[in-house]
Amino acid sequence: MTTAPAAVPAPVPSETETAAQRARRARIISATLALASRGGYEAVQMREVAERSEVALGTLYRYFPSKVHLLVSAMASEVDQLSQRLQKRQPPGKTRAERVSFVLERSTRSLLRDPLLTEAMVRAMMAADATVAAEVNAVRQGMSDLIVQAIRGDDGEQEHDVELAAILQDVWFARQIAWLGGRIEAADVWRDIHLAIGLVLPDD
Amino acid sequence: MTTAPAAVPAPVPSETETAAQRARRARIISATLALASRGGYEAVQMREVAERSEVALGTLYRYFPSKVHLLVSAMASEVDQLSQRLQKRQPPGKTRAERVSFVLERSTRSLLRDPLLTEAMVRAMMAADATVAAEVNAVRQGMSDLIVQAIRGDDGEQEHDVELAAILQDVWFARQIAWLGGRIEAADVWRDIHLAIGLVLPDD
DNA sequence: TGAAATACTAGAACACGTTCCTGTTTCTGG
DNA sequence: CCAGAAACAGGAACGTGTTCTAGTATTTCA
Repeated sequence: MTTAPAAVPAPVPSETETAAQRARRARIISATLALASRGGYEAVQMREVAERSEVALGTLYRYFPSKVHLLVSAMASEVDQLSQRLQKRQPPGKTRAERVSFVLERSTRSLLRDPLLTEAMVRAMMAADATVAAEVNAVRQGMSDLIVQAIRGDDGEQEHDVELAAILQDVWFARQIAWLGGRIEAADVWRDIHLAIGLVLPDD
Repeated sequence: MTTAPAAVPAPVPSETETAAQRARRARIISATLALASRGGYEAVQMREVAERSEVALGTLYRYFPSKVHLLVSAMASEVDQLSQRLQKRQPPGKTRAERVSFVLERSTRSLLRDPLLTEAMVRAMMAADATVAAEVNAVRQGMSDLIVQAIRGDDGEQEHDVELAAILQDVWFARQIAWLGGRIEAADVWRDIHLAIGLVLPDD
């Protein structure tokens, strides 16, 4: 607990970022994803990330003030991509439950395909403290948008749609944690989520 | 990764435990709760726990093979107490939602009263890997029993009661995580859980 | 353009979870 | 009661996240 130094760090990607800085940030995220994909949370070692992205350790910490920030940011970028792919068209299905199942099934499958990467990112999400709130919210907002869109279908806003999406997202994360914790099998993740969708979104 | 030593450790409280060993285990848990209550997860330092419980560091690790094991075990013992207090009589309320609200409100309030202790325990629950599955399941089982009992009321088994309890427990944990992560206020924890109860357990 | 501010590199240093080692005490079976 | 086994004490040592320092390169702006 020393007094704060004069210099203000640049934790957030600002719009006044030089090309070299954008490139560094991209290299860092890329190295992080590669390491996580190969060995999960523990394989993402800050020294190794710095070395692979050809950046000094101190610089890595200037861009991402902790390992958790780094991994949550990586997840945000992944959810962003997933979201862009899925939001191109309305999810198919006649009922809310069918549409949400479609979206969450695709999301779940996409994550479980790279279990170690998912382990690293989800673990970071759960370990996040208040200093990472912004990054965590970005991830949750991305997921929430997907689910809310599926709940609404073509009918527009519905009562409690945002709250229902939050519940489903909570279950979605919790089931992944249970899987990471070795308490359920990968196959059960989807079964449990599907079951929750049916219970939370009964057909009218 | 060395070959395993011949001696079998004693991770689980066996029934052939000497009185001195039971006392050591109790001292360790007690020191853990005290430290966590004062300073949260990071204040529970293994050297400090060992010192306060008058046990060598190696011995601490013989009883609890990691910090996460230690904290999850502490939570199991707390949930046990909570459960015994709450299960004395049927929770009041005419509807499922009312009874579950009663139980979860008491549980939530009981936890939020000691925020740092809760932070330590919940964080450990989320950080648990497969080696802690047994301890984590003990905690979840205790909570699940409470909720299922509340859903059933005097009417006995109901369709999907266990699955509904699991969903509510997922939301319950997730909302606490959100609070720990500085994304929602303490007051919102209960509001969100209450909202989820209403949505998941509609009056018949 | 030149000087101050900022960003970056390289690497040492620190903190805490975890492991390991050595010697002593306590328990258990005969 | 005795010998071997298991448990414990005390403490050194290691790994990885994080911080800090000193020196160099780059950017900013008057």
